[in-house]
Amino acid sequence: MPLKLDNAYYGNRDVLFLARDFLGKVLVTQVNGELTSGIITETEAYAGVTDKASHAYGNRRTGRTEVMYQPGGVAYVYLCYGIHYLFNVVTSVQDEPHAVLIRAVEPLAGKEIVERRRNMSVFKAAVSSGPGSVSRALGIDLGFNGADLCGNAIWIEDHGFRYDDNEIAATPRVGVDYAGEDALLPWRFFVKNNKYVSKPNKF
DNA sequence: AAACGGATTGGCT
DNA sequence: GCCAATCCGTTTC
Repeated sequence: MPLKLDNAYYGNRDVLFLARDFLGKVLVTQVNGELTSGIITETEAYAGVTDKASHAYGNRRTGRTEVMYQPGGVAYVYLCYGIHYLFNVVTSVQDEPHAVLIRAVEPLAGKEIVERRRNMSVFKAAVSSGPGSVSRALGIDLGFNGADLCGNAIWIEDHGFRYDDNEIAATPRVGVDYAGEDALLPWRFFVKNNKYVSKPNKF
């Protein structure tokens, strides 16, 4: 039986552990009665106030970043490039603004709904590879910002899928060149040889 | 009230 | 593989 992840799980202060542990977990959304889900295949860790790539770097608090300071177990969704909604899982304890960006999933439930939202076959890797595509495939928009991951609109389940360490690649994060030396940290995790992973997907 | 700029995507070569 | 669109929410004045 799928097990819904709880606040004790999200409260883990080790964001690198969680980013890696999310691989194989199942992200589920229910929008207007339509249930869709995907197996998480790619993530990135953002380590709060000390991470130059994080929106919360230097303890930055604005209207947008405030949700990251909540206790783990809520959604942080923001608009990127004026077009794409990017979904993060807020983790750790209150006032420690760690987050994990979900960058790709493999379609699982509600495939026909995903195909309608994306106007492409679920057999095409691009259907849900890349953070903007994940949100479009699962119907995530700004309205999900701050959503409780233990509620009934969006949550994550453990279906018992496990990946061995040698099946997981750790590489630098994508699109964070502005972060100086922190751009080099190998905090992006993805399932090797899974086609539902954004480019670059070599290791 | 106005400027800013980006955790990307997809179309084109 | 490269590169340009897109453009609105966020931040600051």
